[in-house]
Amino acid sequence: MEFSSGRKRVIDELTRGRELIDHLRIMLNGGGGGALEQPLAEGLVDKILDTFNESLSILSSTESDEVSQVPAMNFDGRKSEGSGESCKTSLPKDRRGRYKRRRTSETWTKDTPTLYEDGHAWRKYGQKVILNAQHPRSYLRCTHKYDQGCQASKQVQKIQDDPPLYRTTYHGLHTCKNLFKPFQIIMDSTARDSSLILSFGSSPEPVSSAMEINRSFSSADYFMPPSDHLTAAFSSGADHGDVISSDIYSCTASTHSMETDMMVESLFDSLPEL
DNA sequence: CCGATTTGACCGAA
DNA sequence: TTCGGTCAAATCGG
Repeated sequence: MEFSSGRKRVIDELTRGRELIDHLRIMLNGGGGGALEQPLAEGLVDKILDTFNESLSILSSTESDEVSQVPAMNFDGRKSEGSGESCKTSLPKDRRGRYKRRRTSETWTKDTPTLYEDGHAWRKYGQKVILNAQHPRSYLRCTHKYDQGCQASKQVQKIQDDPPLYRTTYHGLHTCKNLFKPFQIIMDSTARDSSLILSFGSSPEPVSSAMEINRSFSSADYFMPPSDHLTAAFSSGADHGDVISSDIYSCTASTHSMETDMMVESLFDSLPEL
């Protein structure tokens, strides 16, 4: 994101927050409010929190490539159960202003022939039919969104049938500490010499979600300067740099995740002698 | 009981 | 208005 546009957005958000606070003050000072205005006030508080969260998010993504340490405040579905009085009509609750569209955060995608096990615990929160697509898209967020404020989420969609192909789109980085399944390095004795299998989790079919790696890659291939595009290529071929496209795993270095870190660490730990 | 999933309604950007 | 992302009540299941 351009710095100037990020700055403008922060100013806009903060300005809006200030106006909302003014509203709230008038509402609270004006007296007479009482139960009637309570839900309205709560809506305002939510909106104010949202503007500040957005600002912090913009600032942290503008000033540094590192993930924001600012945990987004939960807008968990707290309901304003007033005392007694509640309309029991099936009228839906007013959710306006309860959530914002996805923040502009970095995303990266991965296509795999099977559902991709990335070692994290996910919780599905929605599924949508997508126009001109034959398969629905699933929406998942990190299980630890609320207990650890982890903002990571992903979408999964089957994008091809015959050789099945699933596309996983990640948003945000894991700030949680819980890795659901450990990575495994498997020596594959049947493979061409000098290749290893890096497998995720202990799923019944580890190989299908595995990436093959070749020890001929040097560490320089993995440790790129921040904000450069990082392409970690894992070739199963014998030739140096003979990369098979389906074996390429890539993401932007600035968003490179714990998965990537662990992948790289595990990789070099497991290579006997380079 | 409690956390995960399903599913239709709701929200907001385009 | 349409469409895709999110919410949350109902439901599932260990």
